[in-house]
Amino acid sequence: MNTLLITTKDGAFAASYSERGLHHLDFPKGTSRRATGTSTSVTPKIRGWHRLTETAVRAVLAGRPIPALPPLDLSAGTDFQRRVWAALRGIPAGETKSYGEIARKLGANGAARAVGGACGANPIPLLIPCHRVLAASRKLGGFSGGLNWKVKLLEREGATFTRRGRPAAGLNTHRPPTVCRI
DNA sequence: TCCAATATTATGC
DNA sequence: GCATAATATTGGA
Repeated sequence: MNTLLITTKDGAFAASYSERGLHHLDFPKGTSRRATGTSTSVTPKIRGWHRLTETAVRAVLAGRPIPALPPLDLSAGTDFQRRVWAALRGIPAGETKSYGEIARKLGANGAARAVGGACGANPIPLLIPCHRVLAASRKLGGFSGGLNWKVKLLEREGATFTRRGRPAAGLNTHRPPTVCRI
């Protein structure tokens, strides 16, 4: 398992790779501690995957669609969780769905709460856009990495959602997305 | 096998 | 709005 860092304005994300693909992606920790990866065995294959991951992460942070993904190693998840994650990848940038909608789409009607659990178990946030899943009537649910991330990402994508019972936020009223390419 | 815990949702107050 | 019951899945006792 190799762990490589992706340094952005929002912090350093840690991407871990198995032999089968991207295994998990971590939000920036408090201090940018050195990722203890076996730096000796970073094969060209993994470096290629990391290039794709880096581009994808920067795209999501900028509120843009993901151009390409590396292969994902989702062997850690159950069948149900993998199905949820596959459904999440079908949500385009700027759009949101509710936990209940995801459940119905999978044929598991009423499994909204289970879908929430699967989102919480998502090993690859951002690239598997669990932040685009809201509770019913577009209220914010929760988020593993902290709700601040969820709000920030949704605002950058221009998605509409109700924030803490306040009027809808997210429309590009105050901040037209400063297109930050690499 | 059972029990408790969820990033939920619908209903009643 | 807030409390409460109902629901599916998961992980541990």
